[in-house]
Amino acid sequence: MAIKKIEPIVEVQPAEEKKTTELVLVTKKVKTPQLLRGFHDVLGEDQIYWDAIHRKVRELAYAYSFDRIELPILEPVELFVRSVGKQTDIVEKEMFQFQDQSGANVVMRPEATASTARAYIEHGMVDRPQPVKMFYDGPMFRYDRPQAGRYRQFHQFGFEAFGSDEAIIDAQLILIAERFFRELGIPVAVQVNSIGTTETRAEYKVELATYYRQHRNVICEDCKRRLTRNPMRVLDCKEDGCRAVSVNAPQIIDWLDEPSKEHFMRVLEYLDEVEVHYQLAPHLVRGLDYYTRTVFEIVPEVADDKSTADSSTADELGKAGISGGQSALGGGGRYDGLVELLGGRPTPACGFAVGIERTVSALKGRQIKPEGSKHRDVFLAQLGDVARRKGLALFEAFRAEGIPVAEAFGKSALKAQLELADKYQTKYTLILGQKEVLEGTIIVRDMESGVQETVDMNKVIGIIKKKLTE
RNA sequence: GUGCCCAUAGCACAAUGGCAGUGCACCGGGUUGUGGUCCCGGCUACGAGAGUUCGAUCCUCUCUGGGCACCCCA
Repeated sequence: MAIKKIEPIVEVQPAEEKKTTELVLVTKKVKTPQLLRGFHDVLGEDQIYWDAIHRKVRELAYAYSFDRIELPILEPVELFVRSVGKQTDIVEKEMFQFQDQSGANVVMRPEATASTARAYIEHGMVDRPQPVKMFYDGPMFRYDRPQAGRYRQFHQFGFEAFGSDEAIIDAQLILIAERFFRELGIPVAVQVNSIGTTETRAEYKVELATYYRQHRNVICEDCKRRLTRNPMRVLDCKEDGCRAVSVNAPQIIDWLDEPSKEHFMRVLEYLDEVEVHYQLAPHLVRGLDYYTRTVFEIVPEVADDKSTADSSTADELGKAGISGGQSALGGGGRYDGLVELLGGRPTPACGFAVGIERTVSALKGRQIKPEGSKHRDVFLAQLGDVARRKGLALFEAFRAEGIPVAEAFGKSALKAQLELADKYQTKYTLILGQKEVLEGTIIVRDMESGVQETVDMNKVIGIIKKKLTE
């Protein structure tokens, strides 16, 4: 932590304590600059979760042949206005937007699909074997009101495939997303829907709004507002009145054009083939303008023991589960019009993104603790200046041999070093003291049995190597 | 952006209109060089500012931050 107080220079004498009270008041407070709203640090103890996620991402990318693409955080405003959509919340009010020194209008990316499409066009990837498959991973920025699982800077990774309109691409992407969570140990449900083309969707919305207006007196206040802005949200409402009305509401499926309908059926068939369980979600509509046809969302599978309604630790558990709004762990879909929208040759594409913070939260909520990196097999303890110097070199020698060794060169008491060795759950602690240095030996302590042996310093690496492979 | 709830040490909690405690963590000690248990000691806090009051951590207001709902999304 930063220094909060500066001690007064003059020490207070006990005898004249009262007289010098004012001196104490002189004490200055330095304000520590704090985290910006909605921003957060990810500390060491959380890295095991992040590492596990990144490992899985790379593993899947390799398995399914997606190449990593590193994209800039700053992009021209136009990119998102044209792709995500001018009317969307993201563009309307959530972008970190400013002018740079040259006066250019730039934004900190709120998502990365548009950037991927931009890169696809800009680097002439049309001339590569299609589909071009890429994945990204990094921070995104949205000026939103923070909540659990919702930050202004958050992290996403995403998989995108350009250049194929085959339904099997959609299915495989859904499969990858689902596998990601399942293999991390998070039970998830896949919700899929097809929203057809922009035109058919618009027609459907009108039809839906008309339907609900006929039942205006039954639906809740919130939903009345939703009617004008986003009628598809009403389908999602939990109020009894609204639910009753929604039962007979028109279904988007019936409004799809033939090719879209056929495409959707095929996606589902492929999913059946690989036994990815999905739920049809007629109300599912993704917020970004560029989506067409297939859309899907990954949500945590709700554990159905209602008894576990403990409000005290509901923090983590609640985040992982029930609440509707922020519960989506990831989502995606097809965006056949995006590349053309950005000025490229018409190119069908499909992809998804996953929220890393939400995934971490789901892991914690499920009490899943990935393998920690804190464990070391060997600890090197040193006593005294000479031993410390020798120890430094010995540590390097071990590292050169590829044997991870923990140390505490910053400490001098042996007791404190052994305590640390214990925290590292080491199998062996090497103790190097004054005496050992003079003799050219070192003590090897078996941490479990407490048995110690003194060995030749020059042979210790070989001895430890042998012990570890036993 | 709207409404509501919250704010005590690194973390988790407690109490109080006038002494702010506990647990974990951290640092040190229990004889000079031996851990996982135990014992002792130490460190660290009332988010910021203004007001009411003889006096405020506690009451009021503003700000900042967190959380929930709406909105929307990851």
